[in-house]
Parts: sequence; structure tokens; C-alpha cells
Amino acid sequence: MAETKDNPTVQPGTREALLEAAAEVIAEAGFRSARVRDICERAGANVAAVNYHFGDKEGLYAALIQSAFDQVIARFPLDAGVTRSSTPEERFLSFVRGYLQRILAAGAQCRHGRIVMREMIEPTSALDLMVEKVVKPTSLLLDDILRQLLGPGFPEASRRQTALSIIGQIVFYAHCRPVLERMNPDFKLDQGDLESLVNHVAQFSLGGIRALKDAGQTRKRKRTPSGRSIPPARRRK
Amino acid sequence: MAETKDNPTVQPGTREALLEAAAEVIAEAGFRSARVRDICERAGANVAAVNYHFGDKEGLYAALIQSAFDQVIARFPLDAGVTRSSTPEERFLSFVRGYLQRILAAGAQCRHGRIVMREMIEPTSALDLMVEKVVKPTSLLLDDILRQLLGPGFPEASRRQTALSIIGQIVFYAHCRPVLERMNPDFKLDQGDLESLVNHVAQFSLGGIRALKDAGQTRKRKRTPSGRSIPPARRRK
DNA sequence: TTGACATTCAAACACCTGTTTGAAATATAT
DNA sequence: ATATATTTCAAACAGGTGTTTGAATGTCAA
Repeated sequence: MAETKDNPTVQPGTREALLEAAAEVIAEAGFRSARVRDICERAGANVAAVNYHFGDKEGLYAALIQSAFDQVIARFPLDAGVTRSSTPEERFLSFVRGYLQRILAAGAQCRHGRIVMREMIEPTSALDLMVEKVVKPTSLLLDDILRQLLGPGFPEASRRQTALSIIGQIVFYAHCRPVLERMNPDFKLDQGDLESLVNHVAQFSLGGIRALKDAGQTRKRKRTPSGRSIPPARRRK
Repeated sequence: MAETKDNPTVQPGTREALLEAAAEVIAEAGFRSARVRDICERAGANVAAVNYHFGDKEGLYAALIQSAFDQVIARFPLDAGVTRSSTPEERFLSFVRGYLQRILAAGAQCRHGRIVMREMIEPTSALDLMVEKVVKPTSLLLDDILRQLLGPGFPEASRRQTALSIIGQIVFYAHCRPVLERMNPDFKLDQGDLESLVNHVAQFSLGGIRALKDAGQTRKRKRTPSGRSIPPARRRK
């Protein structure tokens, strides 16, 4: 078979088994600590299989990252249920929910989210790909929502910090899960608790956004004490 | 000299040099990826020095963690400038500032903060010690401040989530620094930017806290539909 | 069937990493 | 000064890890 790598319809599917096993092992231990022997064993393949199919361990990881990105993006869109007529608050809620799902979802999907998180903490050669494919689009989407929520004229630097405050809250649950579980033995984050977590993060963040917005407008009003301080016409989109 | 390990006044101070070098290397690469050969080289010591002075690599790490905790706790208290008469907001600001300093301070102090962060992400045998010595006291202090800010009768579960939202914002800057720097090439967090960051996190979080508090009281008031449902007078500042 | 190619496998290889060793050097006490 | 204890050092060791190898097996077309 001359082109197994592009044709997923081979009989045993060693390549796919390797990717699946690699997702499990790497999500658990991280790329560096993951052993190819473990991956191959879990995939029911020989130790040499990784090098045959992917060149080396990094090649396997690159292929895994690529597929993980595609899967997580398709499975948990950050604008689920959002239409042209959705309010900024609805868009924000959808964003928070989608992001938390990516991180906390159970099963195979969760693995991909955790791999992405690990890559953010301990970057490898795949970081550039990840930034382009996941981080930048996410960042742009959130920035767009925040523009609507904060209103025009809001300082860009402060808006960026706001975005980081929101992302920080969310990814914290992925990063510090070991400590959270240690501190709180009955700490569980299954699908049931997710919606309450979404509501908390959204409510807390919208409160923070409002406080920043109010403070900004108060400050602005003080600077132009002549007339009403109505912000300039909102920029569309 | 029979007890060098308890007497820091030996001539060459190989032990201290090892601790210092270990702090640098481990803060940069993490415990698992840090090589004892690198540590010894940077300390100007022989490869066997680690095993002679600390038994093994883990022993060195344990000693480092211990001293790192003591130093960071002493250097950046989370209640600096707080007195009996301080308002909850002032206490909160001091907490945020101290925590951010621990994480972002330049130089040697910064290393210790980053080591603590790494331990939270990829736990080792030192996690228990860290939880007892740093995480729990921090958590208790923040919870105490939040009790004041949220007022009595606020649901405990929601207060805990609020604490996580605040901690999440802060540690995010430590966890995701690689990505932040990749996204924003001129991303720098020196002592100058720190105060503006402190103000942002505090303002954003206090806004979130007030939103949660208002929502809770509104909900409570709805249960007693006798009076108007106006949130209580805005708290100072 | 035969030949060519793809895939699997056990074994070995090469390298890295924490650790040990035994001798040499240095310091301390009597 | 001598003896004893402490510390340093180069070298080697032991285990683990990613990778390669070359033969064996399987697959498919001619």
C-alpha cells in the first residue's frame, strides 16, 4: 500500500491507534514525560511503529496536535447558538461555555483540551501552530465581544487586560486541577456542574466589565465637564 | 566540620551555590527537565556534589522548595500595609498586589514564585508541603477578605468560586507567560507595569464581587416581594 | 505464482541522566 | 605534626529513552 498516510482505510489502522494512544498518554503525562513505549503498548503496536509512521516522537506529537486542534474547534465552537441578533451578553455566555467545555469535557474530547493547555504551559515546537490555529482566533473573538460590551472609546490596553482576566479564570480550572483536587477532595467537574460554573464566570466577569466601563465613563465625564458625556457613535460590528 | 548542613558559615559554600543554581535552572525548566549536570556546572561544583550534600536530586529540590517558600512568604506578605482599621477593599488590594509580586517580581524572588507555580501545574512529592505552607494560608486569607466583601449570608459555594476567579486571573500571568510573549512581542511585566496590573485586577474583581452580591440580594429580596427591589447602597470606593 | 512494496517485529544501538565509587585534596582537632 | 573527618573530583556505572536495523510477514498487482 503506497500511501497509507493519506488513506485512512487500511486494515489494522496502526497509525490511528497510535494517535489515539498518544492522546491518552500525552494528555496525562505531557509530551516530554510521555514514553513512546507506553504509547505503542497501549496502541498494541511495536516500539518501532512510531518512527515508521511518523518519523519520530515529535512527528507523532505534531500530527496529534493538528488533529486535536481540528477536533476541539469543531466539537466545541465558541459561538454556539449565536446569531446575528444575539446580544453581547449572549455571545459572551456562549464563549465562556464553549471554552470551559473544551477544558473540562469528559472523555476523549477532554484530552485534546488538556493537551492544548499543556502546550501553553510548557511550549514545544508546536506552540507556533497552536497560537495561529487556536489562540489567535479565540483572542480575536473575545476581543470582538468585549468591544461590544465595553463600548467604543474604551482604552485598548485595558480591554486587553480584561480579556486576560477572563481567560485566566477559565484556564485556571485546567491548570491547577491537581491542587484543586488536593484542597477539596470532593472536587469534581462533570457536565452537571459545568453550567453553574459557566454562570458564575459570566456573572462575575460581566460585573467586572461593568465596573471598568463605569469607571472609564466617570473619568471621561470628569475630563469634559461642559456637556453630556455620551460616547461617540458605536463602530459597527 | 561535622554539621555543615546546619551551619551556613563554611568557607566555599558549595551547598548554598547549589541551591542558588538549582533555583535558576529549575525555575526555567521545571524539576523533571532540569539536569543536575547543569545545576552543578552553574554552581561551579562537581557532578557528585548534589548527591553528597542532598542525597539525591529530589532532596535538593525539597530543600529548595522549603527555602523558596520561606523567602517568598517573608518577602511578599499578602497583607502588607494592612491594619486593624483597613477596609476590605484595602485588604483586597494588598492581597492582589502581594500575589502578583510573588509571581512577577524580577530577579531571584521571581524564581521562587515561578517554582511554586510549576509545582501547582506539575505536582511532585513536594506538593503536600506546598499546599500546607502556601496554598491553604493564602486561601484562608482570601476567603476571610471575601467574607467581608460579600457580606454575611452569602452562599459558601459561590464564595469559593469567586476566590478561584480571583486566583485564576493572577496566576494566569505566570502560567501562560510563554504564550503571552508570543502573542505580544513587546509584552513585559516589570515592576512599573505591576501597579497598573494590580489596579486592573482589583477593579475588575471588585466589580464582579459586587455583581454577585447584588444578584444574591436581589434574589433574596424577590422572595420577600413586599418592598422595592433596589440593591443596597453602593459600598464605598 | 511471482515480484515489488508496505508493514511488523525483536533485538540492538546510541545517547542521556541520576547516581556511585574510591582516591585525592582539604580542613579540623588533639 | 599527626590523625581523623570532611569535602571534592574524575571516572565509571546502571537504568531508561528514542531510534535504527535487518529479517520476517503480509498485501496487492501483473
